[in-house]
Amino acid sequence: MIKVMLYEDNPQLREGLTMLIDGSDGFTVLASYKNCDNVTDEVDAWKPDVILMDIDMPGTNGIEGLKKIRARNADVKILMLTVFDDNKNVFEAIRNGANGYVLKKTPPAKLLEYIEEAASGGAPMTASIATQVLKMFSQVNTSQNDDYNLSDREKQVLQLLVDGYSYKMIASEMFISIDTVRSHIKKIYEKLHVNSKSEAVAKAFKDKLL
Amino acid sequence: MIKVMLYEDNPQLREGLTMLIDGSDGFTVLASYKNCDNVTDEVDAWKPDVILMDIDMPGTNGIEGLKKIRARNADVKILMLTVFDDNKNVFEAIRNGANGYVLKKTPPAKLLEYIEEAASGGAPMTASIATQVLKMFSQVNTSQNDDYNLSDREKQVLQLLVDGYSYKMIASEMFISIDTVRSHIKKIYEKLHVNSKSEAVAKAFKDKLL
DNA sequence: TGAACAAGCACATGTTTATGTGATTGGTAG
DNA sequence: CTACCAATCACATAAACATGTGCTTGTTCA
Repeated sequence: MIKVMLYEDNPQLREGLTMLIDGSDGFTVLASYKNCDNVTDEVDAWKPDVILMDIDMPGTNGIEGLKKIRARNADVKILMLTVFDDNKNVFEAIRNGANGYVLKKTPPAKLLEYIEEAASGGAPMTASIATQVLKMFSQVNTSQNDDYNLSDREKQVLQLLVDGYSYKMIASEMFISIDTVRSHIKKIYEKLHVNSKSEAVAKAFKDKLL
Repeated sequence: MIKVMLYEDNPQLREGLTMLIDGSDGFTVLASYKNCDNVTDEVDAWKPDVILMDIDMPGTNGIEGLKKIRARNADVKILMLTVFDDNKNVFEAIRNGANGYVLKKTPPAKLLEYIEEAASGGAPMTASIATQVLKMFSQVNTSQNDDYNLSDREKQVLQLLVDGYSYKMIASEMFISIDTVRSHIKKIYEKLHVNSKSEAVAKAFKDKLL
């Protein structure tokens, strides 16, 4: 028997979901609330397996609720429930340890399936959400890697710049004169199309050159 | 009718899958191959909707095949198929634009469902894979966020530093005197425990302060 | 009400960067 | 063989930065 809790501000939907879930074999709804104002105590008291959490709620919203719960409880499965597949919220929810993310328009049978999946350690997601997550993921981890044709020596200098070394320090670190350091850095600026140390450092991070 | 192509080295499994998919209403298998050596030409010739792609194949493997296909074709849906939910491969596949990732032990009915989901733009994933993806995602995007108690104004200055502005430019951008810019920057250096512009910029990136 | 602090401004001094011009050496590709 | 380029060094100058000291104003919090 999967023990479910419900956070949803719309009374009709809350009732509907409760009836659907509670009326299905293998599921029971322990309690339902219209916002997350006392979420910590409530979850502590009921010890559910899965929590269905609406995002948009007056008072403490779903993301805040999620954070509060995760601050004390890493085990309970939390399924975010929302009308929009809004990029920012999906991102925030995942970042804060949501186990799944489904749209409210999900058909009842599918929803029950999702709850089961969450309970058994899966990560149920509506197709559109899953697509978004994959997209975000590949964006985050894809850098065009222009390389800019930096020579080995130049990369070395850039690395030291990034580590906060002054020209003088770089010179002694690399056993060359400060004027040589200058030449290298000038070349680096040309190749990166920048004209200051901090821009070069910023570019090194942005383009993951090092 | 969803047009499917198959890349799978194991003859039994290849035949089994072909029979399953081709024998189901709404699906047709255009062709199947035992590796990706000529994947570009083959996909060009058949123009499938969905490609089932085994990862582990002799010759050109599934990840390589995926890359080759994506180099010329962004539309066709590619569903990775594997025995392991191996972290590295999942990561690589997603990075390179796979649409889904399912385990071979997936039951036939579920597999057909996944193919349909992929065809209609979804991102089908076996539960264990989805869980992994979420985990990776939250790892990648979780930084301790020390914050360092920067004031709003200080954050603003730091942002402009990162963007490569000089003190003078920051002053005119923020409508304050250059001396005030200096004060702010001094304070920022204290809070971040650094003592140069480039170190501050580097720290801003490392700690994702902005 | 009084301490703490963010935000603003001023002036001074020394260091570091940015930029220009120019030169030597050694390796490599045409 | 020669043209090209990375790596090295030198000298010079102006702009930008780092640091110190000191002052005013307004807000917030105990």
